[in-house]
Amino acid sequence: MRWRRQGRRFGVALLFVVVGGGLWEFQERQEVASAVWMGAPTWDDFHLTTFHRVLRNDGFIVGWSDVRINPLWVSYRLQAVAEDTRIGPRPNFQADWRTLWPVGTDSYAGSGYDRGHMAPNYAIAAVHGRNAQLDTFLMSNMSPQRPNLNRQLWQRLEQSVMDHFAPRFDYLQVITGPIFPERFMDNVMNRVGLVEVPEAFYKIIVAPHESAPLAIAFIMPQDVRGNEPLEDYLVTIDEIEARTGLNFFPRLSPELEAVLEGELDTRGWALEEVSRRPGRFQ
DNA sequence: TTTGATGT
Repeated sequence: MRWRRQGRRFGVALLFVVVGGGLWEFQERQEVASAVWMGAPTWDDFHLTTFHRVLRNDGFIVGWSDVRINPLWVSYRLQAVAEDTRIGPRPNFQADWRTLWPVGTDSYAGSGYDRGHMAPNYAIAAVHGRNAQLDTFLMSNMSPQRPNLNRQLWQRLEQSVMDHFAPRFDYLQVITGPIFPERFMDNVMNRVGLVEVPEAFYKIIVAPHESAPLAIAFIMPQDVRGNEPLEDYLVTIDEIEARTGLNFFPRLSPELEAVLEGELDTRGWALEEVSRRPGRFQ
């Protein structure tokens, strides 16, 4: 009698966990899908190197790889802010316990690589606030970048996104992340601490519009001087998909996808106005 | 009036 009652209690508890857990998982997926225009990046076939899990932060989400020990993609939305917007002081870097691997704030020290933000400090702070800014300093938002890239060419791109592109549209959907050599084994030992070193970085910027969304995308390699024109690094989204194995904007119709991801079209962005603008830090 | 970091 006693055992039977306990068994029933256990059954109810198990049912609660299964149904509740399933609901939670469903809601989580819905929420992540709705946080990214046309759906979070995914991959078509199973590969060790494209497998990732999603970390949700204030103001941006991260597709984290426990194999590369890198964010494979970071997604966020931006809109123009008032010119006199001030952000909080630059926070300290922080370890992120969710990564499981111990990526400490000192793990890039002496390596010759910067702790390069994927979701950028300034833009996220200006648009999404102080707590979001603190989250951009999590080590799960970092990837090793050469100083000339991080402090110059990449900085110029990020500044152009926020100051030049965002005011031209209602809002922007940005997805950014690292690119690794084609063969995993060729680069598997190329690490700072546990973190695999990428050969390049991509950034996709979309101005969502009902019928005619616009997109530009870039791939920038580690070994730049820093003062090159941004336009030298323009690519199609298809090229980024080929190099990363990811599928961006999976909910796009095939017709729209063919145009938006396959064609290199910079009309509407006035890229030439910022392409050669000098960096803030020399 | 700094939106990027490192190392001392």
